[in-house]
Amino acid sequence: MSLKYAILGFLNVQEMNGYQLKKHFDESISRFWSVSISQIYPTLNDMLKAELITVQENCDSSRGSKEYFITERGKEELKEWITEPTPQEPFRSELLVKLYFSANIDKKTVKQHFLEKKEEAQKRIELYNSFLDHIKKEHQQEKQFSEAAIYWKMTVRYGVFQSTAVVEWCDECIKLLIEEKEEGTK
Amino acid sequence: MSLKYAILGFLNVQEMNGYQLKKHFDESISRFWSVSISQIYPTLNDMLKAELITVQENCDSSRGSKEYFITERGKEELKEWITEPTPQEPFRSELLVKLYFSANIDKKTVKQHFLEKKEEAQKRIELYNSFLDHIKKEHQQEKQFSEAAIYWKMTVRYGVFQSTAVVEWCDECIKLLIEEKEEGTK
DNA sequence: ACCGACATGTAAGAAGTTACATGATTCA
DNA sequence: TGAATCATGTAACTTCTTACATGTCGGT
Repeated sequence: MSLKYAILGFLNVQEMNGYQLKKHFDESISRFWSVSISQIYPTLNDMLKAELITVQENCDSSRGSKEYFITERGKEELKEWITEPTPQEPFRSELLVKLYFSANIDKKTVKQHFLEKKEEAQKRIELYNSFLDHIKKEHQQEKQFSEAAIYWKMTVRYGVFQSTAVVEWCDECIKLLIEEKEEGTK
Repeated sequence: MSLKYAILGFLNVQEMNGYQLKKHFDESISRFWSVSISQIYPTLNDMLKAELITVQENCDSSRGSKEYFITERGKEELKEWITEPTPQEPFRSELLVKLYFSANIDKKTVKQHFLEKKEEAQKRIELYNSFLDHIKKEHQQEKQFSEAAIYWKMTVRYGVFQSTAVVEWCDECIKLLIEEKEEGTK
């Protein structure tokens, strides 16, 4: 359950309420770990019981919001989690399942799917690259972020490598489809 | 719910029982779509209700096994599913979450994680390549498989591209870590 | 006065895993 | 005779999503 640890990761930097946590997720790690807001509140209460965090009613705000703080125990668990190696994660792809069973499908349709996936991947690469520019500009002077920024950059670079691989794979598959078609007409 | 369609995909080639379906999953698409055996039986019963498949008690076997057959309706739904474009699939990575929060972690530990991930990916590439050899040898003469084999190959090639990207990404990250360390000692 | 953002939750359902339960057949 | 494989299921639990429910605050 990464959600618990991701929350600890955010609270380790700055105390905040559930709603703010959701916004932090959306603005940073949602590319590889998304949450729905309704998932956050029960998890925070579980974490309170486990004494990984503490809570203070926010007196400033009359909206009844709460501030969650990480405890020493929370900090320990977070560090332990990050330090231990990540086991091989299960990979699922509906696209590959479809492809595996595509023998009787019109090749034009299959080719179209590859073209769409390729375009999606190219757009993602552009997005990631503009995001990398943003990180560079935003944080090259600010020392408070410089330690973290290198890791943020790595997560974005993962996306670039990954999407570049998808583009190359699509190109190869399209080529294979055309060759196959020509074999058939010989 | 891809499971339903994957089952249709297998039954479209050959009727079989639930246990055999599980084996087919394990021997082919489990790299990108795994199932647990206990998940198969309820799904088959749901599919029976939806009239996507029919069942015959297998009289040959005294073990009370069943044979499931795809119906015309099942064939239609399968084809429709494969033909429609796959929406962008949610991507989750615990590894990237850890990395995002690694600012206070010993750099040697982080580097070690990259080395391990790189090695895993390299082993996967070898495995995929030997699997590609196997497909080539096994099916280059057999006409019954030649139509499908190109798509099987594509799914394996996806793994090669993906894992190659991971290797390159790990190399870059290790390099970044070393540069960062040198910055610190200047 | 109303809308969008802020803020916290519950409930139901989907999809998947692990554990439990049962029993037949095959082979060493 | 005992273990591995074949064969089918149920139950509990985890994780996550969507829908529902409630109410505040700030700006137009």
